[in-house]
Amino acid sequence: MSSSSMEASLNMEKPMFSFFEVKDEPKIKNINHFHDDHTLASKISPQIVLDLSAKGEMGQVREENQKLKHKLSVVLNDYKSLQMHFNDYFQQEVTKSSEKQAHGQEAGDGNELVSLSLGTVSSCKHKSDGTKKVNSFSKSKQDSDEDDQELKLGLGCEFDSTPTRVDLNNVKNDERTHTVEPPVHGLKTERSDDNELLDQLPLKKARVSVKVVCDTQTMNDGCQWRKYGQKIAKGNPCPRAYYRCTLSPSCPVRKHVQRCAENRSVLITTYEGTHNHPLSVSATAMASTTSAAASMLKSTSSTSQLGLTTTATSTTSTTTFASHHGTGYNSIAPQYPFYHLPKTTISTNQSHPTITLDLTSNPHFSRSNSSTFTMTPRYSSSTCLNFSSPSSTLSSSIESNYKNINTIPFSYHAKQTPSHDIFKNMTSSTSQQQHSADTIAAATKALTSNQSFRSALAASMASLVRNVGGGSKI
DNA sequence: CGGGTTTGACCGGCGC
DNA sequence: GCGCCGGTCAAACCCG
Repeated sequence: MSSSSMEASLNMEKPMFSFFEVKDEPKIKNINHFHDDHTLASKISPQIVLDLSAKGEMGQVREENQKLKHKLSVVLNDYKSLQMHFNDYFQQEVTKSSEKQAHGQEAGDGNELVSLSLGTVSSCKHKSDGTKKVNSFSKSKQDSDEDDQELKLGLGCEFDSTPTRVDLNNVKNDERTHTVEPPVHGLKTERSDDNELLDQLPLKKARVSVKVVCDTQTMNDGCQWRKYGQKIAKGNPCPRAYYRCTLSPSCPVRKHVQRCAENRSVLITTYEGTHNHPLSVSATAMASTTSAAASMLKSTSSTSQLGLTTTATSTTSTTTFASHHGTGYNSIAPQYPFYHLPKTTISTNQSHPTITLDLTSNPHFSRSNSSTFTMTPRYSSSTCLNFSSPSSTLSSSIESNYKNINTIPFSYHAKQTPSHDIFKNMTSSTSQQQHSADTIAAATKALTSNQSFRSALAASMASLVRNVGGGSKI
C-alpha cells in the first residue's frame, strides 16, 4: 500500500473515529513519539524522520481502527439480535392484539383506541382489517408503552396497503409512499360483515357535520377555503355555501356551510374528504375533532340508523392508524387518552354516512375513568376561539414548524395535565363578538404558557423526529 | 391583474 | 322516462 493510498484510507477512517469519540490519546502519543524521533532528526535526514513518524502514527491508527471495527461488528451483531427479538415481540403482540380486537369488536368493548381520520370510505375498511390496526398500534407503541385507553390523534388519511405483518423497516416507507387516496371501489372485499352500513354505502364518503353557534359566515377551522357554489337547499331558506380546500390544489376536502333553519345562529359545517397536505395546528384541531367523529361513525356504523343519537363515549374499538394523507407527516402519532365527543348524531341521509357533532348545547363533557380531557369545547359565537381564523398569523407562523409535526399537539396526556383547564379558560370568554385575533392571541398565550403543554409538544416533536427524521428504523 | 365570489347552467343520482 | 334535488362548473363580476 502506498503512502498516498494509506492517507486516503486514513481520511476515510477519520470520521469513524470521531463518531466513536476516540480520544486524542493516540495522537498525543504519536506526537510524543514524533518528538522522540525528532531528536534523532538532527542526525538523520528530516524527511526520513517524518516518514518514520508518519508510518508509526499510521500503524497505531490502523491498530485502533481494527479494534474499532471489531467493536463495531460486535455492536452490529447485538443490534441485529435485538432487532430480531424486537420483531418477534411485536409479532406476538400483533397476534394478541388481533385476537383482542376481534373479540373486542364483537363484544362492543375493547381497547379504547380511536383512529382519528376525517372519515373516508377508503379508510373505513380498516375497521375490519385487524392486522393493519395492530400494525398501527404496535408502531405507535414504540413511543409509549401504554396500550389501552389511548387515542391516536391524526389527520385522517388512512391507507389500506400497509403491510399485513409487522415489518418495522417497511412501515415508514409505506406511509411515505401512500400519497394518493386509494380508490373507493372494491373496498367491500376486504371489509368484514360488521360494518353493514358502510358496506351498503361503499361509494359514499363519510361526512362529518359540526353544528356550532356562530355569528360569522363560516366557522374558522384553520383551513383555507374557496367558495365554489351556493345553493338553496330544500327545506331551508338559508343558502348552502360550498367550499373546497385551497391549501393544496389537489386537496379533495370540501365542506358546505349552512345555517340551521330552526335557529339561524347555528352554523352547520359539513366536511367531506381528507386533506392530503400538512395542516396548521388550528386546522389540525378541527380535523381531529371531525376525525374522531368519523372514527366513531365507523365504529358505530354497525348499529347506526337514521336518527340514531348517541353520546360519544368510548364506543370505538377501532385501532386503525391514522396517518396524514400522503405526506407522512403524521406517520407516527403518539397515543393519547380517549376523550369524549359532544352530543353526536349519526345518520345516513343522502346515502352519505354522516356524523353530526352538536356543539351548540352544553355538551356535559364527562371524563372517563382513565383520564382525558374534553377536546371539543363548546363553541360560542366567537367561534374562532378554538380553530383560528384563516387569516390569523398564528396559523401561518406555526405552519412552517408544523410541517414537521402534523401530530396534533392539541391533545396530550391529560393525566399529566388538566389541559381542559386551558380550554375552560379559553372558552370562558363571554364576549360574543370578540375579535378572533384577540382570541387566538389569548389561546396562544394560554398554550405557550402552559409548561405541560410545552412538554407534551416537545415530546410529540421528539417522537416525530425519532420516527420521521433521521431514517432510524427502530 | 390575480384571486376570490356570485350565480345561472349543467350534470348525475334517485324516487316515482 | 321524467322531474326533483344536491352538487359542481364556469363565466361574469368584484375587490384589493
